Amino acid sequence: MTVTYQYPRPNLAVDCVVFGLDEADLKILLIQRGLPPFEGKWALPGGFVQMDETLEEAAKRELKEETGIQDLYLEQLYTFGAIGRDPRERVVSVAYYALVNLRDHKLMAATDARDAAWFSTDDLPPLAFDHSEIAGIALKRLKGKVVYEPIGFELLPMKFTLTQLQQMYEKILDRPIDKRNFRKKILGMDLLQELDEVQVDVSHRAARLYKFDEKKYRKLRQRGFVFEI
Amino acid sequence: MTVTYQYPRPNLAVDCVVFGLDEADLKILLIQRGLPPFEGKWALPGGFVQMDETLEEAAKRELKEETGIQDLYLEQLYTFGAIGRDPRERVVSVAYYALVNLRDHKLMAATDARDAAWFSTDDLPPLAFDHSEIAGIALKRLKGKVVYEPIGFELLPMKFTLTQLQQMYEKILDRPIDKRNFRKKILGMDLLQELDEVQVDVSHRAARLYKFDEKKYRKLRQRGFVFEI
DNA sequence: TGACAAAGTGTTCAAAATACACTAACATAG
DNA sequence: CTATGTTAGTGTATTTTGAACACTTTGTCA
Repeated sequence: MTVTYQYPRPNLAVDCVVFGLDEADLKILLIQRGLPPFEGKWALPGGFVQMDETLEEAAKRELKEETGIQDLYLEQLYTFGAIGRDPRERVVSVAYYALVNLRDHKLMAATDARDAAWFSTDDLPPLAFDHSEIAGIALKRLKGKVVYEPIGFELLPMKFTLTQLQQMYEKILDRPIDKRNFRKKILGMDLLQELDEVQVDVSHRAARLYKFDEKKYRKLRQRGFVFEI
Repeated sequence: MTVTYQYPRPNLAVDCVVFGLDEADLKILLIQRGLPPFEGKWALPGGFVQMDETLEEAAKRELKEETGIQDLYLEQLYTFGAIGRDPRERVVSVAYYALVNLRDHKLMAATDARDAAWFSTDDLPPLAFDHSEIAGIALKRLKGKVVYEPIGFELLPMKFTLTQLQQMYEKILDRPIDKRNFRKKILGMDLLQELDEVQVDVSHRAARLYKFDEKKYRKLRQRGFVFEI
């Protein structure tokens, strides 16, 4: 089963930068390559685009195949087309980034990945191809975007405390935020739904739980509201 | 001269949304297609990527071939990969957008374009492929970007008056701006170099000319300065 | 020289961002 | 049962920024 074209074509791939968050750090999901080139090296999950799927579908498929992760917020990042970026042949790769809740998504390495694991964004191993560059650009984009779009909620569990939310922003933006000002601002946006629940199993005063209110968000959006941290 | 691959591949193209500005309007550069599909229809300049050029090089080459325009600020916009976007076969297109000074760049339709012309952004004809969507996204991106990055200067002649600069922002953002506040802000940024020249051939008081000071801009950038209109 | 046309120029008010520290609630250990 | 430790939760004063607003100056041209 081969195909013939009149002119040569680059091969087209997708790569995914998946962000997760735990108590300690902002993390990126990497796979260990099971095949050449760069066999054994860590890389972003990704692979070639098939003819019957969109770019985003390809990204989701590869992610599921290689790491078991599905159901996530995906956004196109940038397309990388440098000529020598793949040593085998010309490959142009459309990169996506995604945010997931680390605890809800258990990893399962599969197919052509030997292993899959989370790495702290400020302690990434050397990556295959130009994936270090891609990861760096994704991180920059995330930092830029999180301040004016409420995307960070994807990183948290459904129910979270204001402190968790604040720490999420602190970890992504890599700067301290004043607790009172943060609460004033975030509650003032009317974007969160206050729940009748508090934390359990903590050895101190339990904090109130909140959840992101999608409906309120959509209403605000329509009115041209600008979310800003 | 044909090539054979083990698996089918999408064809890879680039498209360019080139913005220009005249006294009246913000404009986009279109070409009239000289070949099927959509022969005779207006479309964004663009074409297929060759194996020995990067994506950006391909965009610049096509732009030059089809419109004569060269030496411009180009930035990647988005990659379009919907399955039926080209009726012939699967084509994935990396879109770029560019800003040029309309008066310095004379158009010359060539190769597979029948004609090239500027169209006001709020009066575009129906376009071939999904190019209307691409143009819409580019315009949105330009509006979003121009307020926090000094890219709009590319649309003006090298030497310009503060009124021209203000009108540029008003046309892009599509809202009036207060003259005194605008001047205070833009001069306060220390981004412009005041020239010892004024307008000539105007039938009223001549305005002072300024130019964008690239050096000052780079210094401010390094210090993490955020330009904002 | 008078009328026209755009250039150029400050102040006031309102809103938003920032800096800042203590009390309340709950869990746990002694 | 009480003292200690840990995080939750809360308000005000100050500074900075954004927004509204109108008249005088300079030059051209009839």
